Amino acid sequence: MTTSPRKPSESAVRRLSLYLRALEELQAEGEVSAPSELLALRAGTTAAQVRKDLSAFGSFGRRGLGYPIDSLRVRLHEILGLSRKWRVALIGAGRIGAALFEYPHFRKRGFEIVAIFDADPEKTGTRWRDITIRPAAEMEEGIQSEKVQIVILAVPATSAQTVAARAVSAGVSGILNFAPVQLQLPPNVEVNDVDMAVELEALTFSLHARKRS
Amino acid sequence: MTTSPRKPSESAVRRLSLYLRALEELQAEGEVSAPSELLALRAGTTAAQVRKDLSAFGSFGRRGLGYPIDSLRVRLHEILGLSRKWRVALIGAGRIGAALFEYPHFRKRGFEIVAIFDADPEKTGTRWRDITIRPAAEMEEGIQSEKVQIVILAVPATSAQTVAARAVSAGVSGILNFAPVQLQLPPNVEVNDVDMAVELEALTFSLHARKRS
DNA sequence: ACTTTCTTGTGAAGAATTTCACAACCGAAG
DNA sequence: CTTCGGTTGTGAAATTCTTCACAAGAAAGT
Repeated sequence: MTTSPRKPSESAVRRLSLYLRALEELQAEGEVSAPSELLALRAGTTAAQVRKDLSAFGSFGRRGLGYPIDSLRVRLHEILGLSRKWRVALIGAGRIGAALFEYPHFRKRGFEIVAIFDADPEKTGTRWRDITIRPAAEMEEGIQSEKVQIVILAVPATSAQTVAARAVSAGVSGILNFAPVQLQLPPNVEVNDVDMAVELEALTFSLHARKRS
Repeated sequence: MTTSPRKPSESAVRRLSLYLRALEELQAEGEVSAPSELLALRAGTTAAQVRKDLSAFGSFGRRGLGYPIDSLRVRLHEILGLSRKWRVALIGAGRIGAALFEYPHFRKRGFEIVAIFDADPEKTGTRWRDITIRPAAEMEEGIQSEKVQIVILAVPATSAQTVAARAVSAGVSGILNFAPVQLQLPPNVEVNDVDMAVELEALTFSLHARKRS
């Protein structure tokens, strides 16, 4: 009721995530409240932007004092959908998969990896922590029985489209895609692409362009 | 001379990278030319956007025919700064570092990892392919002697700022940062952040928000 | 109570980006 | 040599995003 109905932009949402991280840091440092300027510094943006972003969800700050860290943290947690548990499956137990499986921030945020699948028979049957890697053929069944909502797709580009479509048909509604392909999926599936080649090339573009100016 | 001087936006550059990938795919499939609509499909954007993006760098397409794949591919390669070799150092030989070291797309694009550093004495001295992992203390010296231009930063969040500052002082001009911290560095250093937590949270935000609409 | 200092929330201005829409152009076919 | 289906390049319009700037609120000191 107090929450405004306007849908924030993709980039605004990413900034919210950065604010949340900044608040966690500040809280760990013993701070109790923080002005927009400090949040901006920690999140790599401007104070005005912070205020605009946050005001889209309500009035959290107190004039003269800044934002109360703990309650804003809780609120952002809620807004980002982190107050519920998410059941995640990892598809692809290669190096990227391994790195993501161990990534400490995922666990900290309540993402629970409940299943791992891989097409390689050499890998299936082995265990990572307490999860056994299952063959790709069991994917649909596993996704359903484990009630998986989100899939981390860390398979080669060549199989990504097929595997993603299968995961969706099994009921997955969100995909974090590390394969360098544009997935063609029904619009009711949320896909977020992470493409390291693109990131590196954005860097080389800037470095390369410098010489001309 | 024919190239326009207007600096494209960050997101436009990322799209260029996606177009390049699409062109490589299409060429591998035996295509010779492609209309903007097809590139749009493969890059996850719209035809008008493709044309606007490309026209910012010159007139590559031919009306009625589409874009000639090979020559546009070469041109984008050049524009993105990929026609020269980049000397890259990997800092942090953990799981993320290992995944990135093996990431096939980096090699394919001419990124040469010429040095690896890690603070853990257990790891230093071991070899990945033909590169010996060197101790963090040798970082400055190694960056200079190997003429490293770009650093892939895959260290824990707690040490990222210090390590990044040291790399910069040794002469690095671009950083691909995987640590979940906002690096505070001089503005002449290009930094590109890759934050998997942010990506996942952007996903949960969307999934969570659905129920309300 | 009053003044000072600090900082939010926000309308309005400004900037940037995306979409629209269509003239100009291309090759082919008749 | 004219017409036709297809497609680019691009101003202009529309939309979205960011920055500005300032009234309003909050505490603390006098």
